[in-house]
Amino acid sequence: MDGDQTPRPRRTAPKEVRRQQLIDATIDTIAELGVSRATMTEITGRAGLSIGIVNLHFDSKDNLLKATLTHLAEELRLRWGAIHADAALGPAQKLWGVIGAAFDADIATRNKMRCWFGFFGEARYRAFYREMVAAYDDERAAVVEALLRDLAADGAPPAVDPHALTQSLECLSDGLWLGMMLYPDWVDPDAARQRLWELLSSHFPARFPPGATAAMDSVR
Amino acid sequence: MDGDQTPRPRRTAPKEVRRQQLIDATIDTIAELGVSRATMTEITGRAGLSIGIVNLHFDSKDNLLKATLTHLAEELRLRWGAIHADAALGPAQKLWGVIGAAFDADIATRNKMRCWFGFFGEARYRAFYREMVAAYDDERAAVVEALLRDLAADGAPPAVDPHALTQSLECLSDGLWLGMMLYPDWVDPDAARQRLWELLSSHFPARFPPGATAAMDSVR
Amino acid sequence: MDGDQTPRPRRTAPKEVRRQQLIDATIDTIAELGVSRATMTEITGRAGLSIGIVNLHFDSKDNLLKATLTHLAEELRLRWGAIHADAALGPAQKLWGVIGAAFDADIATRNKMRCWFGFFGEARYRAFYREMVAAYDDERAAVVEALLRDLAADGAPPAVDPHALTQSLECLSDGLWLGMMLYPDWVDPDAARQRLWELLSSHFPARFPPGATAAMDSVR
Amino acid sequence: MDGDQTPRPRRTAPKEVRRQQLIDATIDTIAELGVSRATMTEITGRAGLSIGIVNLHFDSKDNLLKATLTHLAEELRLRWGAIHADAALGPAQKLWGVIGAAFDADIATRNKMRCWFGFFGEARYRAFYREMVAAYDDERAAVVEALLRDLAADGAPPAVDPHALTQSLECLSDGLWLGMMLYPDWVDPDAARQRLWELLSSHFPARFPPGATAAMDSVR
DNA sequence: AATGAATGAGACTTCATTCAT
DNA sequence: CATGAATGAAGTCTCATTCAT
Repeated sequence: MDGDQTPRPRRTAPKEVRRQQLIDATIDTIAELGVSRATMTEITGRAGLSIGIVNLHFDSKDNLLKATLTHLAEELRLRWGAIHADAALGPAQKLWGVIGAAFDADIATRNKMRCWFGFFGEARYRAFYREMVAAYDDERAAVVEALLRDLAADGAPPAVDPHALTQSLECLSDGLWLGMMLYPDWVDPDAARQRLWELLSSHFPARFPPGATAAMDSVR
Repeated sequence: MDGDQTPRPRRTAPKEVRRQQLIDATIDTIAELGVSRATMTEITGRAGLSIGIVNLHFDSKDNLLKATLTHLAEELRLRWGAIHADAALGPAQKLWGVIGAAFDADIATRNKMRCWFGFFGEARYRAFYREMVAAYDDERAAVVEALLRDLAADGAPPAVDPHALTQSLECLSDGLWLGMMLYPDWVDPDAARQRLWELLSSHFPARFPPGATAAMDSVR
Repeated sequence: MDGDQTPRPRRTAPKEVRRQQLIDATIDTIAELGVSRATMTEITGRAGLSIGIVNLHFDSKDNLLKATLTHLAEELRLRWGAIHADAALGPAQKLWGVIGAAFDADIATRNKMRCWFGFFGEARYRAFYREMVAAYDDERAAVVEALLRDLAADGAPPAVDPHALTQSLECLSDGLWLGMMLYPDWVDPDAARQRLWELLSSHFPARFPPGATAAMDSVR
Repeated sequence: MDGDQTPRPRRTAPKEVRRQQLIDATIDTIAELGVSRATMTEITGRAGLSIGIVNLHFDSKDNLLKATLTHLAEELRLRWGAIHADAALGPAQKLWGVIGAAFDADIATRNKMRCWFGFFGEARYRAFYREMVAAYDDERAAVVEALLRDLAADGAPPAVDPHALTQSLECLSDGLWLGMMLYPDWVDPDAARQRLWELLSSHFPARFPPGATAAMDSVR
């Protein structure tokens, strides 16, 4: 990512290390230059590796980019998956955790968000995303909707149906990402979490008490 | 775009007609191929014009793309601007109109949305967007927030402060666009409007009565 | 040549006027930009005419350039031709006049010299020059050599043979042009004439007395 | 340059070798086609290399052309510089050597001279020449003038002042180059050297005895 | 006679990929 | 494993020429 003062480690490294090096460099490059200017020279340069290395580990540039998108998607999937699988948490905590995962400091990195939108802007990667990765989105929507039903069953029925609320939560979440990316001074991760809390709060005030920001950390 | 066997008529046309022809072709091309694959050959071919025409009317490809983004932004700006300026409308009607403008059939075209996100995905056009066009977003946010304050003054104070609700509305709106683009079968314009209505409804039930979809057309 | 504040004379003009307008603009353009950057747009723009005009008067760019070179050559040819034909002058005066013609203020213009060398630098115009115009050079060389023989016959035989001296005079003349073009601060027309005078002086001191610059104007 | 049916060997070569290959091809191309028709395809084709190679070694065509002009200038500079630095030579020998260097068989190549004038004909390369290389010309003029003063001090004072004679020598030299280029049948290297000898001879007959061509090789 | 919008071949340049080392 | 010189297809841009007006 920087001008690497230290001599590059020319020696062999485990396959996975090299792959991750290249994926990280790809994220930064797409973030800063966009897909259309993310050249192999730039990416491998940032990784401190030679241009020929891509052929070795990914066969082609297209594969590297797809691996990068897959990596981002899986990283997020694992994060909320772990929370959802945590038996120690109640449905409200799970819901808040699953929704909030996208705003964790190491997930909603400035460059990672830019990279996500870089891919979303290109038809061919949208197609790839739908084919390979969109299942994760379906899963999360299903999980969120199920958790909303759990909450509803456990108290007063909400004004909106869970399906609709799921859609609102997912889309608000995505829109907050876009806001964070385009106008970081207007939308920051804290504000984003508060907007999501407010949405939940308006339907489940008992579980997501309105007002106190502090309450966000102690979902009941 | 068509397989015209006959040589082009080479008829001169007003400068504005040619510019719009090219902008339209650019929208479609970026939508279908992404910025990185939107070549001059492809764009001018879709416009049914020669490749040299771009230099004549826009000087460079970059200018054409910037003009395209500007065109999209201005089109939207004019749409909600007209609603906001309509003296016959009350604050709730204005609010609903301003927010809903982004989902009009000729604004939230499949290709136009894809084109928007194509630009958002490229760092250099994000920068251009911020420099040249972002003022429109600030204006709209200010307008929405002011209308929310009008509504609040006119009835029971809302649970959330107008600034926060503005952010939620804007971001939900953007997120719904992304949803419509990525998963058109999951989010369609009607669903999008309903999600926005629900959000307003939860804070101003008197003005945006919950439940009836039909009510959306008769905001009080 | 300038930005023409006055509205261009759109009305018809005699064919020769238009041709000369274009040739003059061509000279300036080649002088300032070189043959490789002398575009039709630039040339016709400097002439205050439309780009389509060239086709009308010269058929093609190549013809215009050739006409320009021919014009320059004929202008010079006429100048020394008139001097040579002047029955009132003696051989020394003719010699000095023929040689000096190339340094007249309106012949050795900065831009005309630059244009000459612009053509000499391009193989295809060198070829054209040899075909069409070089006869003028042969003529002048023959004239100079004949005049040198006249002078020699009329006094002490010179140390060098006329053929060699002709070559020296012609080449020194050309070299002085190059010097004037490349280093105008080092070689100016006065210096150029003095160098030529000195060369003649060293072989015909009686006719071209050494020393006095003033003497140059009163060749005997 | 040849019709090689077999694919190129694609063997790597030292950077300097490739640069020289390209410079040589550039000289020939400019010589034969002129600057305006010296295309990358033509140049790299003559070098037997791919078109992409220029970007690798020179970044741009303009850089390649400037490197070519610089190469020509340095080659000449080194040639006369070596002679001038030769302690074994007397002033007359040095003078003759320095002036004659420009007519050495491998310096005054037909193509190299054509290339020189190709550059002189283009305004932007004249400018570059003045900026980067003209110092060489100043140096040589200074060296020649100093040598002329040495000769004058060592014998009878010459009729012309050294400064003027330097200008005559330099310009005659340049003009002879132009003559050799334009009319190779009229001016050849031998004739050129003889014209220069005659000029020196007319001022320093003792050092440059008139008449004998053979004497040119045994300057005293 | 004159204009200038439009064309498209061809120029320079970029960059993914290859492959000898 | 890893490098990076070399390739050449494909991109953007320039500009001489055409032709309806």
